[in-house]
Order: sequence, then structure tokens, then C-alpha cells
Amino acid sequence: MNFIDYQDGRPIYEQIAENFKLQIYKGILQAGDQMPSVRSLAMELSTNPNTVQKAYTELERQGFIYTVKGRGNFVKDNASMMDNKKEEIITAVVELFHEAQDIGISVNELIIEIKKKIEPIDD
Amino acid sequence: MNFIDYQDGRPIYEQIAENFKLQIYKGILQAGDQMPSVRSLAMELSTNPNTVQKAYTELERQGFIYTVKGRGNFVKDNASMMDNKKEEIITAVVELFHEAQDIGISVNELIIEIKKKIEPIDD
Amino acid sequence: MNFIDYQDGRPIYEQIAENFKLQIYKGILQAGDQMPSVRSLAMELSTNPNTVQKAYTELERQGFIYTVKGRGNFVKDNASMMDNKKEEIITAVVELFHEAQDIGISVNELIIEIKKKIEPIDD
Amino acid sequence: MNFIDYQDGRPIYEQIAENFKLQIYKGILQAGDQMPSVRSLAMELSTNPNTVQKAYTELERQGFIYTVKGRGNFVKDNASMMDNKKEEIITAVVELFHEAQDIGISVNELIIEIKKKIEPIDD
DNA sequence: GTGGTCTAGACCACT
DNA sequence: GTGGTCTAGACCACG
Repeated sequence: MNFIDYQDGRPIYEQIAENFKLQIYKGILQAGDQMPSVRSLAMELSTNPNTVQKAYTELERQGFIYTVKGRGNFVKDNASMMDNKKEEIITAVVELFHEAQDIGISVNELIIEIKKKIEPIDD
Repeated sequence: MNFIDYQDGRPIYEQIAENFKLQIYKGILQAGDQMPSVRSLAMELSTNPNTVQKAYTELERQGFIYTVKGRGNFVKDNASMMDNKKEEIITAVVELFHEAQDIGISVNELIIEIKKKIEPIDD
Repeated sequence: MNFIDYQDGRPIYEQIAENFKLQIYKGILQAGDQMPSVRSLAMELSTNPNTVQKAYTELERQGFIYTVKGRGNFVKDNASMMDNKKEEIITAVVELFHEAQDIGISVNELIIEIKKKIEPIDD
Repeated sequence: MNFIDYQDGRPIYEQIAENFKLQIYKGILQAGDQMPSVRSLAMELSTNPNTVQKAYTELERQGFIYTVKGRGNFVKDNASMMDNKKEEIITAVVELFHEAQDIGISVNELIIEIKKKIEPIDD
């Protein structure tokens, strides 16, 4: 399974990191699980090990994984990760709404149209 | 007034373009208004004329302004620009909600919290 | 009547020249007719006399008008002008067809589709 | 092979872009093919890397190529590109015919003369 | 080595 | 004075 989209403008390392974040959020990868090794993932994705390494470094910096020298990379146990993501989404939406208000678009009007598009797939 | 943020990761020309888009959306700049000249704006922002030029080229490409050689750049008369922006915001919010659903966050729950933050400043 | 389109990318002097060429082709301006004076036309178009002058110079260079010092500019008597224009159009179309052939588009196919669009307004 | 024509009024970056578009249309460059690097092409054409860069940016904007940072530029897979070009040519020819009608030239007459010039090289 | 951005400075077309 | 293009050279992000 190669999820890299070269047509996507974003750098490859970012796509790799993003992919793992999603897997962690969705619970596919859980606390303590071992990440694929840098070399094996690089092979699997037909990309440069440096690129995978950069993705892992980024994930570690953002608190998603931790490294044990000589053993590998592991998913962190972070109970608040979900809340962080939730907060992140809320902040983003609120900012978009503010932006709309700034240029004179009614927020209520927006919500109505958004609901129309969301409901069919709501949980 | 210098709105360039060198800390911002985005290129300077993009920040300049963005800034003018906002001014147009907000109505500060209206159809037919003349934009500052490439050179004068470059001076004011202490940046290079080419950088301003690139921002203007981008704005023209996106249909916000038009150019008359030897005269200057002017704001375009584009009635549908507001609708475009609205559609853009709706799409962005819907995508964020989908993202939330993907990782198991209830959209209804999100909306409640968003409303709490929006209401105080709602129109 | 101001036919200048500032949104048009082309320089103003070119638009002015173009406009007069069309009037001559259509017979609205005929051989010997006097052109509007540089100053009066500049006033009428709210543009710079230099710009009008440049348009007239261009028209003279291309053989459409001639200048009598102190009297004004006049439309030339050029019987072959029509043929020139016709030849010009033919050359342009032939070149477009060659371009199509170069990239493997059937010319016959093109002609069929063009006729569909032309016929409703054919003479 | 240097296809730049300094006599041509059009800017160099436009000539470069045009040239690649033709190569893509003709199938010389196919989906996924790598473009020459900005620097190498600049050397080959004895021009400035920025000029090549501008051409590539333009090509990307128009949907002909995509960029992977640190890897290079690649030809996009766009099946509908041919149809676009065809439509473009048809529109241009139709406009020329309208122009002819405007000044009283018979379109049928034109077609006859065009066919005379086209047939010898028709497919 | 690859593309992306920016600066500095020049020349040209247009008004 | 206005924008459009080009050159030269630099620095950064990415792989």
C-alpha cells in the first residue's frame, strides 16, 4: 500500500507523517505499537530513507511517537491526543467563521448550507 | 502599515496577495480602485519590486485585479467573487467535519462547542 | 462612444488603431474621409493625446491613413485593403489547421464542428 | 536544439512553455515523463534559470505538469487536454470567420480558398 | 541535485 | 512614472 501522491503539492515527508497521524487517530495504530523501521518503510514506499526519517522526526516533535535507540520508533501513549485534535478542528472552524463575518457573510446562512452537505453522512 | 510577517512560513508575495484579497472582500478596495504602484508598494513594504510584481501577477491570474500597461493595476468588477469565497469557506468547513468523523469525533458535539465560541460575536 | 476596454490586456493605442481598421473595413470610414483630430479624439476617449498619436502613426505605417500637415489625417484609397484582410484571415485559418494536424487532430472533423457553429449565422 | 527566437515579440518564458505544450500535444512528452531540470534547460538554452522557472510555473498553472520538490517536474496525466486544444482551435477559427462576416467577406468564399491550401497536406 | 523564493539592478513598452 | 521581462546571484526546503 503506497499512499504517496506525487501530484499532491505537499512534500513527501509531510504526507507520510499525516498518514500516520490519521492511523493513530483512527486507532489503527495504538499506544506502544511499533512503527515500521525507517529502512523497510522507505523500501515499501520506494522513497528515500532520509525522507522517512524526516517524517518520523516530525512525528516525534509533535508528540505522536518516541524513539528508542537501537530498537525503533513507537506510538506514544497520549490520552489527550484526541482532545487536541478536536480542539484543533474547532479552532479551525471558528477561524473560518470569523473570516466569513469579516467580509460580511452571515454565519447562520453558512451553517444552514453546511448542514445540507453534512447531514447525508452524519453519524 | 507593514503587514508582512517574516516568521510566517508563507512566501512574501503570497502574504501580499492575501492581504489585498481580504481588503477587496471587505470592501476597503472596490471595483475600479487603483492599486498602489509596484514600486511604491515595494518601498512601503521595504521589499523588492519583483516580489510585489509577483503578488500582483497572482492576483490578476485569480481574477481580482487587471492591469493597464503604463497606467497601473486596478480592482476588477467581479460580482461573483463573494459567492466564490463563501463556497470556499463552506467546502473547508465540510472537509474539517469529515476529518472529524473519520477519527470518530461526533459532529454534533463539535457544532455545540463551536457555537459556544461563535455566539458572543455573532451578527 | 468610448470603445476602449481597460480590462483588455492589449495596449490602448492598439485598441484605437484596431477600431479604426474595423471601421474602414466595414465601410463606415471611406477613402478620403477625415479622421478625428488627435486632440478631439483624446478628449472623447479621456486618454492621452500621445496615445492617440501613436495609434495614428501605426495606422499610417500600415497604410490605412495618410497625414497632411496642418490639415489632419485622412483615410487612404486602398482598393486592395479588403483583399489583404481576406488573405490575412485565410492565412490565419490555414495555420490553425496545420497546428491541428501537427498534433493529430483530423481537419475534416474540425470543419464539421466549425460549420455547426457558423451556419446559424451564415450569410 | 535551441528553439528560442529572440526576434519573436513574445517573452522567452512563453516560448518555452509553448514549446513544451506542443511536445505534450504531439505525444513526444507523455504522462509521467520527467521534464528537463530548471538548471539544465537554462544551460541548454543559454538563458536564465529564473526564466525557465517561470515557464514551468506557467505550465503547472495551466495543468500540463506537476512539481515534486527536490525531484523535478513531470508531465501530468490529462486525458482531456486534447479536447481542450481542439475546442481552442475551433473557437479561434469561428472567431476569424465572424470577423470576416463583419466586414462583408463571404464565409463560403473563404472556405473554398482555404480548402485549396489545405488539401495538398490533408490527412 | 532539485525546485521555490527573494534581492538587486537593468532594459523595454506604454501612457 | 507605470508595468513586464530578463539576468545574475543568493539562500532555503526537499530528497
